[in-house]
Amino acid sequence: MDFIIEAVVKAVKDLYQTDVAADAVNLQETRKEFEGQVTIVTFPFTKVSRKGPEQTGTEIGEYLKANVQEIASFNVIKGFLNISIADAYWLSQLNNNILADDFAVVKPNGKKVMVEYSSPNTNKPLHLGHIRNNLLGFSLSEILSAAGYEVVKANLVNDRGIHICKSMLAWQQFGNGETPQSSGLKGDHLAGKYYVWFDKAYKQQITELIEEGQTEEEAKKNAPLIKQAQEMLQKWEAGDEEVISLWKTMNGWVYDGFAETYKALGVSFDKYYYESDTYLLGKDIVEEGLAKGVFFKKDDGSVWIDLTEDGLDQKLVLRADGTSVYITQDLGTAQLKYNDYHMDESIYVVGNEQDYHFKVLFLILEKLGKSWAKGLYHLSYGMVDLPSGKMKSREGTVVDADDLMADMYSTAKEQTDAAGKVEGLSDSEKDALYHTIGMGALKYFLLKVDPKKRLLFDPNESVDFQGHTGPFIQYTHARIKSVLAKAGYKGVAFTSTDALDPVERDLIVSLTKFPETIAEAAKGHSPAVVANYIYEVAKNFNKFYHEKSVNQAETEDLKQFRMQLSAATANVIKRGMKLLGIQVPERM
RNA sequence: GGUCCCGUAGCUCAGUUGGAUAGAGCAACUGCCUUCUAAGCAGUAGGUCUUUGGUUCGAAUCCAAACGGGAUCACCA
Repeated sequence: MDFIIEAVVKAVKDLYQTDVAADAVNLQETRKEFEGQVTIVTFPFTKVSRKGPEQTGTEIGEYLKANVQEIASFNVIKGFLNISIADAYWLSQLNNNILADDFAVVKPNGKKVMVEYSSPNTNKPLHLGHIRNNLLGFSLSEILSAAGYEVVKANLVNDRGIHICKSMLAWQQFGNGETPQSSGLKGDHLAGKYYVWFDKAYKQQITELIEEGQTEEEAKKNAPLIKQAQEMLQKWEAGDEEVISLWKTMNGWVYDGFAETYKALGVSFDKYYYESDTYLLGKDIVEEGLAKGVFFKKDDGSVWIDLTEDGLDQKLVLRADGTSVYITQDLGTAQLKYNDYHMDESIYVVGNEQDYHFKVLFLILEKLGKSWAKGLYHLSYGMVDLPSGKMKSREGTVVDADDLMADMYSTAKEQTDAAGKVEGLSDSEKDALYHTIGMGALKYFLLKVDPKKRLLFDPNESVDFQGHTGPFIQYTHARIKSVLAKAGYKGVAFTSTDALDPVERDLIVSLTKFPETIAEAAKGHSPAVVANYIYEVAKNFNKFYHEKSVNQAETEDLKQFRMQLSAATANVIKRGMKLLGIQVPERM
């Protein structure tokens, strides 16, 4: 639409002898109730025209109509100049742009970006919150890739620490040698079972100690189980063979479990980092910071940074005993990642409960003078809440990822079978279809809302399959494929028609917005932008479909045109959904 | 208490750098399947955009305050 902006600038210059900046021209979509596709707000020009908004609009409109070929007509309502662009323009958009092989294909921009997401703890299975994280990270990676970036998907696995030892200890004491094979339990669920077990037994010990007269604080420190877990952690750090062996075994189970969940989710990674490898990193950065005077040492030997001038607090970066804290590792890992890939941008997909941590982390790296610090970005997403409040693993109020996906599958199966549309499909085809639809519903449900906002999930209300949903869009795609099959669509050919019907024009207009939507989603780090756009496309198609027949088109030319338009729509839907990590079926 | 985020229809959400009578979906109510897939289409009803003040031609959008909700302020990760 740049040509309209340029024309308006020229119009103002010729009519009122005044130069206006291109970005002062306010273009927006014309509202449905008025005629036209593009609207210019004329209030800003009344100052230079010294006339009322209506007269100014009329003058600019007449100028545009006389001087710009693509502008067919206009109307002015109050301060709004509504412009109708000639059908020929939209048709050429379809033929030369939308149907082209390279439509919305962006050339590599030469920039590399790392997206770190998922980053699970290996002591318990994934839950709904992790699903949101995984889907966001994967989708954002797809979007950035489509926007021209070279993307590295990274997973920083939290595979060590006291919480891992808790599961290990509980298994050692109560497990009786249980394995995924012996129990039929998925590995991550097995580990999670013992994690919960530990917590229960630990709480029991605390209660007993309190009854014996200890304060709660004392009891928490003195409970035998927590002491044993701490001992185990020390042994782990010392490389104790028995502990390391158990650790490897249990983590192995968990990884097998995660692999299954990741596969079902359809996410993948290019690079795994393990905290067992990185937890000691960062100490050299602490040295660097001390040398540069960015950090300072307290009398007890602990190292700190003072961020009070930046409105934050003093922050510990190294304990007095020389051991790392969370942020020490993250400083080191950030450097490691940069050394490995030299990326221009690095995105952390992490919940908004860690906003403060990342603010501090990025600020420290900036103060250390890291040239790459300005490319760091925290994609801070909102928590997934249940009607009862926040999910808590230890209290069992979580929606388990595997359970939820299984539920989605069976709901999809019910709905699909009830609709009676799977006749003739083999069992494996049906299975794939149920999975596609179930996951489509779940993924779309989670991705359509702005990542920054918290999200409410009610386990008692099933995820919708109607309306503004994944299955609605998938259905639209399948419908198009069905129409094209019946119409005998053969592929791309140049199409023409005399005049566009509004429903056809609206559909073309929405398709032209695909490239800018990808750019906007990439810039805003928001899959929701894509999700809402694809919904608009699907809605426009269904409206078109309802009003105009492809097969029964009045002329052969018109039929060709409508087939092309339908095929182009299916293509945009398919590619747009792919950016969300959602597959679309050929029939459903 | 300090800092940060959020508040749009009964519910779940859109709403670009300020622009027209604030839009969808679900739920409710009406129509439309002998015509390309009704997981669809069309329609009715539902709003003091939390409140108050400010900025201006014009505010859901920007600023300030209040109220309400959430997060965080660990030598946990």
